[in-house]
Amino acid sequence: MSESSRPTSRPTPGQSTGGSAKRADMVTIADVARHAGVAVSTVSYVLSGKRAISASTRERVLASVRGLGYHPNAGARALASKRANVIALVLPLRSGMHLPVLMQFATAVVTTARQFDHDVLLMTADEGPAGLRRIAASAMVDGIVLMDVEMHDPRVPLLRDLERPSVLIGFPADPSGLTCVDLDFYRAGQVCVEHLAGLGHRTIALLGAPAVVYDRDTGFAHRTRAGFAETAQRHGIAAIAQPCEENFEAVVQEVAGLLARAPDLSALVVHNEAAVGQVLAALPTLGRRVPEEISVVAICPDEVAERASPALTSVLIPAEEVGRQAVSLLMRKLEGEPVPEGTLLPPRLTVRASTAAAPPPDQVRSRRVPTGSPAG
Amino acid sequence: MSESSRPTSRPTPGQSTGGSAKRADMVTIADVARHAGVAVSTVSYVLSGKRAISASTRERVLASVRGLGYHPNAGARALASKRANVIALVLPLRSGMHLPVLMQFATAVVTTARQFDHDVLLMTADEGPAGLRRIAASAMVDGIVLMDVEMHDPRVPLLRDLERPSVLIGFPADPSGLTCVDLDFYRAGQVCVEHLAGLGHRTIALLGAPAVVYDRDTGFAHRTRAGFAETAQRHGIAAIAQPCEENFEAVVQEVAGLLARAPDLSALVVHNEAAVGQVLAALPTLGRRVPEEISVVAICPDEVAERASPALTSVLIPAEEVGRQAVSLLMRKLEGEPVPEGTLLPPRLTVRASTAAAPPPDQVRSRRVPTGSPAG
DNA sequence: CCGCTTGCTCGAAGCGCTTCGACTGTCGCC
DNA sequence: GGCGACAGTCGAAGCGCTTCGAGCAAGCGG
Repeated sequence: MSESSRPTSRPTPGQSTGGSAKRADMVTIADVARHAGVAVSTVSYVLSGKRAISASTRERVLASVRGLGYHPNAGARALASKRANVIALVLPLRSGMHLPVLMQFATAVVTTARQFDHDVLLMTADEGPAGLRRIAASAMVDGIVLMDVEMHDPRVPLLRDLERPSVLIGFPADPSGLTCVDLDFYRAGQVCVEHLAGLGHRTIALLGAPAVVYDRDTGFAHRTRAGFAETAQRHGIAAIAQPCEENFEAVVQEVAGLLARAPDLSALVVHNEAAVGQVLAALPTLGRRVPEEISVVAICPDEVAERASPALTSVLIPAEEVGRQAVSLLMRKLEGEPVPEGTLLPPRLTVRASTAAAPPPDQVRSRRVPTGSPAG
Repeated sequence: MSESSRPTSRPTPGQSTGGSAKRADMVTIADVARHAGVAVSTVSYVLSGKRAISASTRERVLASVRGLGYHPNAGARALASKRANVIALVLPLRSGMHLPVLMQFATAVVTTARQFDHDVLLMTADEGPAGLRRIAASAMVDGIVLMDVEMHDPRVPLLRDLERPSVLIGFPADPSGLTCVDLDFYRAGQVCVEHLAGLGHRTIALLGAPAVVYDRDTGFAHRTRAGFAETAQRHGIAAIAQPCEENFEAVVQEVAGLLARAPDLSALVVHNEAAVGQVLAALPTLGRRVPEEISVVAICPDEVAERASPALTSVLIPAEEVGRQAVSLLMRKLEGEPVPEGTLLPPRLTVRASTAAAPPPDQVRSRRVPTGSPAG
């Protein structure tokens, strides 16, 4: 019984228990109208701006709104206007996407949505198609932003003929009839290779996501790999692509394996945010200094790249920009405006300390290769 | 004009543009009632279970519900029942909290809320008290879960007399009249020290959050430090507490500084998830093998501890459990049930590979202290 | 001076749901 | 046989808002 201001836990009959709303301070539009001496509809029009209201009336109404601390009841508004002013954000539960990127993205979505006077309902992917159907059918949200779409995502067909507009982050195999946004991962792979090619590297490798990510047909992983491989080929550069798990032992093993397969290897493209720090830790262990003996380019958020040592040359994952775009597109769809089906954000490569000109071939050849066991 | 199934972008007047809802398939309770041959209220009672309905009627209604794919309109329901079946989750935007923990937590909140048939509205802390007031007053949510509460959080007084129940993650300076949940960080610090004491360590240090986190009076940081310091004192152990920034250079510098100040140092408690990997990378550089020469205990999620090399002895941050608890408590408050004001989750320490018996003192003393330059 | 537009405001009809009170049988019991 | 109790169902009154049509005064051209 130590509560002071409000009885959080007094189940006394006949008086409202602390848990529920106090009816008292629920100001309604009728209260505002009465206070301002106008009709309810006038208040509504002042607030929505959908009809002309004289300046004097508007001021009076707005003063009452402020004075009474009026906030329109969301349910009533949704019911009457058929617009909830809420969008759904569907995030993947499972890993594979790096968490920080996800948070950055979610944050951008919320912030942008608020700028459009919308709120965000958070869903996890594990409710699956049924969850989407539920929130759509219940008119709880006006539109849906969906993250981490797979190539053959079971939710995609549903979205196509759902009664609410949606925007996908990532491209499914068949994006027709949908609105999709993403970083242009193909060009991201390309840009990395071109940067390295310009530095004279002739043998490079891509250290990618865990194998499972490729296996479940995740578009961005495949597209990066394609951009990497095709660009390397066009430049006549030897290129290996290698999935990689996200623990230190695996990283060391994969990197050592790459060095064994390609002794000339002078550059690494790392598209795995969780592994990137471990790659930097592993390389010195394997006798390669960064960037003198081996260059590293990462595809990751700037934050990760800057925090690493040495700071990483990187193509940033513009989570924030993607989030903003996604919401903006959704808002336009809500207004019934036409929007492009696909929006690919151009990658931007930032040069930092982890890339340098390729070492001269002879130096590479003659380098000792220290391992756990002596290499003779 | 490549769209096939639906005209997403045809602003033709007189027909609904693709963005908005197709009125057609919005099944209402009246449709269900008609289809089942009962009154609207009967359908409502079947669905809510608030009045007895004969088995035969119930079956008929439920069949119609399924057949028509009925989902109650959330706005209408909220309006009539004064319950939105939505809770707000307020997450901090800014750093200081480690992102993965945050995501884990958010995920747990959503999942648990769904089990209680509630959805989750995602807010960021940057809307501040005004945002809370808005969602509360608009009846958009029934209750609020607030993360990352600071000792003197400006939102706390507001929450106290808001008309909606709330649960805080973390304890403000004065938690009276509120409901708070958190890991018991004091005991977490304590448990770490006791583990090390049991292994015979006599000189230990706490590597904590960045200084700014302490400065803004973040409860968990202070409480961990207190638990650490007081327990060490009780055991007669020399203990240093040191804030730490989250980049490699700073980590190396802080650790080197600690070793210089306390050459006998044989164990480190790291309460900084972003730095923990860097600490492990830095120690060998500074000539200390883990755990032979120096033990490391971390306070971090199991995932981080397991992925590290060597695997870290750690007290896990039970983000999931905290999220579940928070939602459960909120639901009980929504039912008007009494709930405890404070819930402290006991820490659990998992022993892994990063802690070992303290090295004998003489060995410690005689150890060479290598630096960046080759050590012979 | 009439009738028209124009600008501003009001009243009322819902939106789809919950919930209260009332109604209809059935049953058990004096 | 009449009465209350009770289970099961229905109708209607809102919940707080938006929006439509209408009203009314003022302004204006013919």
